[in-house]
Amino acid sequence: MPANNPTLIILDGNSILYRAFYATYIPDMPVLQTSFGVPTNAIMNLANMLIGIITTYNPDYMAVAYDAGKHTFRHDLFPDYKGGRKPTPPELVEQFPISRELLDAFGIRHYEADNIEADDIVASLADDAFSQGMHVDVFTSDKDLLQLVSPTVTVHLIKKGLKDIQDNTPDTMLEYHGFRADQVCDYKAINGDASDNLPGIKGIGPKSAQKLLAQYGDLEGIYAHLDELGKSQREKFIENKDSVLLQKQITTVKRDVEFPFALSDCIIAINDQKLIEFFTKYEMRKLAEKVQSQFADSSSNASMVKTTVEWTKVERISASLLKDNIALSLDADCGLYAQNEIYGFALSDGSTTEYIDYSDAIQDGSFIQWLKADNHKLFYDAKHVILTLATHGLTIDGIGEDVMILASLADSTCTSFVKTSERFDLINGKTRESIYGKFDKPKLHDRLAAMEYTVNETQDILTLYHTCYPMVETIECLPLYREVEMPLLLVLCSMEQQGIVCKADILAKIADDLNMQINDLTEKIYETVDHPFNLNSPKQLATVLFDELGLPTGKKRSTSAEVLEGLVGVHPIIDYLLRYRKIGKLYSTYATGLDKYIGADGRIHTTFNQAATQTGRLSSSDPNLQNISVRDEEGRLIRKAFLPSEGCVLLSCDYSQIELRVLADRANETRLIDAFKEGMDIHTKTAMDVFGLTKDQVDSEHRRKAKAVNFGIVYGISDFGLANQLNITPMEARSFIQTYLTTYPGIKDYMDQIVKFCQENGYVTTITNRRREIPEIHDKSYTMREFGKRAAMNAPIQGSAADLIKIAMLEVERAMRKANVKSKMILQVHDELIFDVPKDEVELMCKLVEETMENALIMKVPLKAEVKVGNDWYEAK
DNA sequence: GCAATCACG
DNA sequence: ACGTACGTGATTGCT
Repeated sequence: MPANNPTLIILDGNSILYRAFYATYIPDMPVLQTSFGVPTNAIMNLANMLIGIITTYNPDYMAVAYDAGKHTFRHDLFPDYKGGRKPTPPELVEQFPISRELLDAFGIRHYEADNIEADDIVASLADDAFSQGMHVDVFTSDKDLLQLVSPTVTVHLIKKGLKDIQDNTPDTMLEYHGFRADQVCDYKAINGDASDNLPGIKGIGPKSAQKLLAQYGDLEGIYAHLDELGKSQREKFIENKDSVLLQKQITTVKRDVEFPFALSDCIIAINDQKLIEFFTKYEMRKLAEKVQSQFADSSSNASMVKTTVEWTKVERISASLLKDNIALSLDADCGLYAQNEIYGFALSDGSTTEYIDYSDAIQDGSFIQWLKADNHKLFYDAKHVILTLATHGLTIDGIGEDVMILASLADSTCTSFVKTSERFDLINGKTRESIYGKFDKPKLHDRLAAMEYTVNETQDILTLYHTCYPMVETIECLPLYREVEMPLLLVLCSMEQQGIVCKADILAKIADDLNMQINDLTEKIYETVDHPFNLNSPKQLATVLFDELGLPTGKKRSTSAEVLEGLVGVHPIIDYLLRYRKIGKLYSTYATGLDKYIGADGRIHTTFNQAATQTGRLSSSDPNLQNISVRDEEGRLIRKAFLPSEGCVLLSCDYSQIELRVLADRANETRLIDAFKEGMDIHTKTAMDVFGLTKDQVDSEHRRKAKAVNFGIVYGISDFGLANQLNITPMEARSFIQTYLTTYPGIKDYMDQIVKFCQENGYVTTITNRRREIPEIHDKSYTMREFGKRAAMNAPIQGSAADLIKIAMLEVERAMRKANVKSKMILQVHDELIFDVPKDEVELMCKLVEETMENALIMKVPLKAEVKVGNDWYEAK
């Protein structure tokens, strides 16, 4: 794009508003509307899109074209033009005039004229702009407008969801569409267009059309060389000549529309005031605030909408705030354990909000006492507060509520602060990290921004408390919250605090060894292809493999291990690459990656996130200690760096087949329950039942297949997925699944019933009544709905297993306290707990942990837990 | 910031 | 006609 030329952006108003509407439209569900019932979902999406376009492209001029009137010259030429279209939903019709109002508020010119289509307006504007030396960016979802693509006109095609935008320039047309911009009309004439009710030529498909156009240029070229075509094609072209030429004429845009304004009148002049008024009128508070931050201009002063929190900076916290139900926020870094500075505290009861510097706070005796007291305080992420204070020698009690957890129970899609903020319209919209930085990417500390963030957070805590607590109560999750999640929070605190010993020198040794292998492999690969390239770039690798070496590629040019494994033996480079990937991963993520997290105490203190998953599982980060290599021997060596404390051993205890046991219980499937009761190997049992074999006839291959089927069932099976996993045809996979479901009718009933429940209610639940929202189940797209079904089948299983181990953690912790042991629980890996155990407690702990885990919950199947002990994590697994 | 890849359950 | 196994987090390259 020539940098100095002015830019004009043209929007195809009708087509974009349709997309904006359907982006958040679910059949049979009400769309977003104001409290007076005015539908606004399309307006909201359009506004966000406009803001995105303006900030991204920073155009000089902008205009929007609308269709007006029903009858155009195209109907004269072709009476059935656009026939058969579904009527526009009334909720969308209502939003058309509002969209013009929005444009007026933005100060963006829009135009429509009787009996002229938006396409023709766009084309004529683009031509005018060209003659004035402007660059043009067209936004539309109508492929017809691709005919405008030229060196100075880029056409941005908006796909579904508004986020997926394809930028079309002369260079990309062939790649994306298989024809040039000047061939758009010819192509459409041959191929037809269902939405415009244009038939095309029956029997000539996209591929033939592309081929013919590539060879002969355009329709006229094809008709000049009819004798070179095959008999049947030739006949079709002769028979349809009039119709095809007519369709080309219809598709070709007119470029001679005249406008009652000059292009210079389309200059962008955003009026903040008007925009804020508009967003306020239609109850879009978030957008009103966004205007302030993004387009803030000094002249207009619109403080009317911005939700500013009234607060005071104090040297002593007022006595009136040192009571129950106070939101407490920490102004502190959010980096690694024991490395966070505390700058201050904010407290609020909803009407009074105070901020106190850390240095003043520790002098404020009554405040410190209030911190320690067993009162009822409100937090967002209490664990972070507790641990940060603890590393500064401050104790805190009265952990009344954690609204982060409340929000995640109220709506399982709240798996991050940003998502929670969007869901509940909070004041803070950014993460703590965006203010304080991460430990390896520190930010200059912005004292004011941090104070404001902290103060805002107290308000957000109160908001979440008042909205989410009643929600959690309504959906009957209070017992889960009170009896599981809140006590677990304290257990996780102790686990993080304890940490696990990790030896830097062992990691360094492994890193050295891996590094040598990486250098070796890199050299060999460069030799093989005769030139160096960036091995870590999948894009460059794809060029080498599929273009230079000419290796066969599937549909996508993926270089994933899955694809590479299919090419083993085809070329020697494949083995090197697979090995390079494996070693590279171990080197960067584990051998060198973990070293950064070893603290001054020689330990790694991970963070367990209690509200990061949709199913109720924990997650682990900074670093993630739930995905340390174990599946192959080489990777497993990393675990030799993880050691017990002095005089201790590591004890690991994992549930056997926990998800399949949960499935058997939930589905009440007798044959599976019996198999577990008899202590059978469940995959062997499945192989016997599905393949009709006796125990002795089952070989390792049968068992492998049965195991894959069992996994598939837990994941919400599809024939395609299983086929992919087992390298068999979907037909064979389908027959496996059918046999399985016939063999275990309880499973089939359960799966049918859970999907039906989800379709009727939009969510599913676990054994503790934990809820997972699955909005995808009502999505317009088939793929999304199918995903929703699989999630509906999986979530109760994965989620109940997660509930179970959480309960087990509480029980084990209680039992340990009762036995008065020095042992510590230090890690959880979904179905496994890991302990640091003094040598003289090993015997006791083996029994205690195993028994407590097996008895954590009474189910229709027995639970089995297996203990292992070792002098490092490698041995204890 | 997002996609691709790969580590775990 | 289409495209699919579930749930996470870290690293790297690229725009």
